[in-house]
Amino acid sequence: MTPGNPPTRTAAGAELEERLAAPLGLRERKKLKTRRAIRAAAFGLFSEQGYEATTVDQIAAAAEVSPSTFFRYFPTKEDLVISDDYDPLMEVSFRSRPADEPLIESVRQAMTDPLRQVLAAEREEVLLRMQLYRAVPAIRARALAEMQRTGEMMCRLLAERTGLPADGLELRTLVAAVLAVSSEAVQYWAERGGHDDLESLLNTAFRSLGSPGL
Amino acid sequence: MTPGNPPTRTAAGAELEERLAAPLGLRERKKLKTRRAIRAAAFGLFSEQGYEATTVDQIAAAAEVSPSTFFRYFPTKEDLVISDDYDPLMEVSFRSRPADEPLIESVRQAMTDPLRQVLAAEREEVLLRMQLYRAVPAIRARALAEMQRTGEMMCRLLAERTGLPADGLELRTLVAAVLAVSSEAVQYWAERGGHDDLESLLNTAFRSLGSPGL
DNA sequence: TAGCTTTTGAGAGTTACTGTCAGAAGACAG
DNA sequence: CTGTCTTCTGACAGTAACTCTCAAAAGCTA
Repeated sequence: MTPGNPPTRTAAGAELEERLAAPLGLRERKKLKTRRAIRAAAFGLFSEQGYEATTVDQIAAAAEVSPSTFFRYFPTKEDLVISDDYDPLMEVSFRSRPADEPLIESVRQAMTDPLRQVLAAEREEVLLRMQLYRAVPAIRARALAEMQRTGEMMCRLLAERTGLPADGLELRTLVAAVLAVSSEAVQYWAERGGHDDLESLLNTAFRSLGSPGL
Repeated sequence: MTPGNPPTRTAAGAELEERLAAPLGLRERKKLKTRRAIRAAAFGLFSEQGYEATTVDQIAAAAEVSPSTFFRYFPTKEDLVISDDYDPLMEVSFRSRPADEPLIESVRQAMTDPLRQVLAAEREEVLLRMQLYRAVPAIRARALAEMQRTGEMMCRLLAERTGLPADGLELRTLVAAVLAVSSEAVQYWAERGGHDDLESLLNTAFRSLGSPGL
């Protein structure tokens, strides 16, 4: 069994948890510590030498673990950067929405809501991650693939609520569009150093979707 | 200099050309032949054993070239599958649109137009490719990244026409959404074996974007 | 403390990909 | 059609991201 379980837990999830869950066995605490050490070492090296120029061996050495241990904590080098913790948050957020709200609004809120939370807690880290996202093709590709998974989950949720098929064209279209638009807004925000108000950027983004002026 | 040049030419482009350009030096014809041989061998092995289970060495052996030669023709294994020939076609198509047409309509046509052409000419190959796209994460990731590049190009074109900044949130949003929606429709089409009418699927897709019923 | 489970490091192997180099093969001039 | 010049090719050696196996170390439980 890999570390990081149970049931399914990824990087940022573990770290959030770490702050709350004090009474944990020594083993668990050590794992958390190791995970953090690897992460920290990696990001340090990345910002010094760049992502591609940094080898896993170097990261392992800097974190004072063996290369094998690295792969026990992160299945791939990319996984260091990618975090996929929004999904459960989004699900909760979506389910808390009134059932008679316009679907597109629910989706939008379900996506932006957790974003706000995460951003409030880990602004700097998110910015750094987005920077890597922009600079490193492998990471961009990987993140896009993750986004697709998120989309599938959202489709399932919408299907539950509407009765429409989750793999039908209508829902998929809707979700794909909302996802694309939000992601574009977040990227834009990150590109400009996170100085703008993300909230209003999101508004602008969604508005220009419907805007017939264009 | 890599094969496949000049100026910039990718897989499907070379193959289309091959049918037309008869008077080509022996060298060029040989290159084309080699390229096709590698492709064919690869797709054959892929459908027998799957993508990941097929090594580059196997492909090279089956195509009767050395592994080094493989990489001279295709920079990565993924490049065998990905084709990026739509971009120039889309650019032409977009420029041929009347300048006073609603922007979103121009974009939409610029994207669906070349699609029709390619589909008419190479339906089976497109289907096969989409199948790999769905099944192989690495390919999906790669294709998504390519799509992003396409988006950047579209933004530049739109910027030219509207005077808006190409990296502004408005254009990026618009393009991202249209791209996401079309891609979703094409995937849907491919998933169902290409039996549906792609044209009307695209209509449905774009309609459910604006549909307030959802 | 003794015994069980989990975590760890060492090491060997696979695969995608890069770079170099010498020789083979098409192009081209005289 | 011969010699030269350019391009293409295969052999080879290397790197880096993974994967697997196994025995030792460390935490847990009684």
